[in-house]
Amino acid sequence: MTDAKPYIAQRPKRADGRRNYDAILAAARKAFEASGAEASLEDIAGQAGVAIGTLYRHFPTRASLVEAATRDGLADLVARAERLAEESEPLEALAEWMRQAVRHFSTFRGLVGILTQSMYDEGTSSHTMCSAMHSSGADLLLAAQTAGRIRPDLTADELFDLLSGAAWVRENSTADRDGSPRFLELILEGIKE
Amino acid sequence: MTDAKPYIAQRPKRADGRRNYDAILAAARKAFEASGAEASLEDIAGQAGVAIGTLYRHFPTRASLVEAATRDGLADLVARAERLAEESEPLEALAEWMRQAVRHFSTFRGLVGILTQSMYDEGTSSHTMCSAMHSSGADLLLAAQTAGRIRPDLTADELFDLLSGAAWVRENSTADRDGSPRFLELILEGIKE
DNA sequence: TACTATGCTGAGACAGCCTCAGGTTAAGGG
DNA sequence: CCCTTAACCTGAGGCTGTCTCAGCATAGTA
Repeated sequence: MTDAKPYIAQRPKRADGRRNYDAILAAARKAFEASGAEASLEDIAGQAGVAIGTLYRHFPTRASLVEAATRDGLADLVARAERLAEESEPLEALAEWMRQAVRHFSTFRGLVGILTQSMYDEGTSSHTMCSAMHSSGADLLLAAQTAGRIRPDLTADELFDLLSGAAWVRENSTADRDGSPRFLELILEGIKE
Repeated sequence: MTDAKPYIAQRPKRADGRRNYDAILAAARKAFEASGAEASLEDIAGQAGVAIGTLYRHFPTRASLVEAATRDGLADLVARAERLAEESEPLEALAEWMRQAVRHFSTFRGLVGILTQSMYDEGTSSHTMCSAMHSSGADLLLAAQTAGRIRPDLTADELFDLLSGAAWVRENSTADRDGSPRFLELILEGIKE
């Protein structure tokens, strides 16, 4: 019984493999930033100086590429949650983390959708990472609730609904609302106790 | 100077034209419901018993088809706003209208995105209808604010950000949250005075 | 040097978008 | 009833993009 890990994009073993893997990832980041998660995979391969088949070898699905390209950001988010939990007062920790999360979720157009998918879909490449982030958020939420600063009936799933909604709006706002998104502040009002 | 109306899908004049126009619209509604706004246009044409060129004759862009297929719903929303304004207390009128709006915006996957687009983009087929709806919402909002029930610093644009965020979450929720979406109720808490 | 697992290539099958040259027909006037 | 014509319809074909796979190349190892 081979442990059937679905399509985890893992760093390849041979030197040329690693080189290409990294080049593809770099090209992908640039392309996603410019054109959103729907950027042409053939373009990305070309930009990385690699044939299309090579791209598919390392990243069998578009989602696996997107996830690999944003994995670091997710990891950051988890680390930041721990730091905030230690350094800040519970409500402010949660609020600040939510701001960071929304910013990351809306790094480029289409990210939230894929993230939301792999949040609920086990067996996607970044489901593990997503779960970790889910826990981080849940911890911060619980702390703030225990401190009596957030309404106790709010669940972690609902929190992530709010975050992804906010991220989607940020992604799709034509206006140049780079600053602190009003959306999130309104939501915070709604969930405070 | 021809009044350059961009691509308004208007009911055609000849009998066969009207027949096909209606058949395409019906097929499109069914397809969108089943597969979201990304449904194959060739399939829709086939389902309507019409060649692909005919579909493009009546609906030069995908957005124009989506918009035509959902125009009635939008009109309903405008009508409902007037009714609610007369029959209900300002806050309840706004809240109920928001629930209806979110429901309509998430009729099928991908609708909010297109609607948001044509809200800000003049010259899209349904921009006029969208503006009307925007006004409806703004009126209800103003009434609720005047009655001192909604925070006075909330703008209509922000209201629509909230609505589209809620709709997106509803679209993309794997869970079967058909009932009153919690999201919206939380938002309402946040914007009440 | 020889072996082999790992990796690379790019042609090609397929699907969906969109256009346009050429053929068809509804509708109105004589 | 026929003519005329604007409105309409058709579907082949060019294009872009996805994804696969048979055959070739090579890094790493003994």
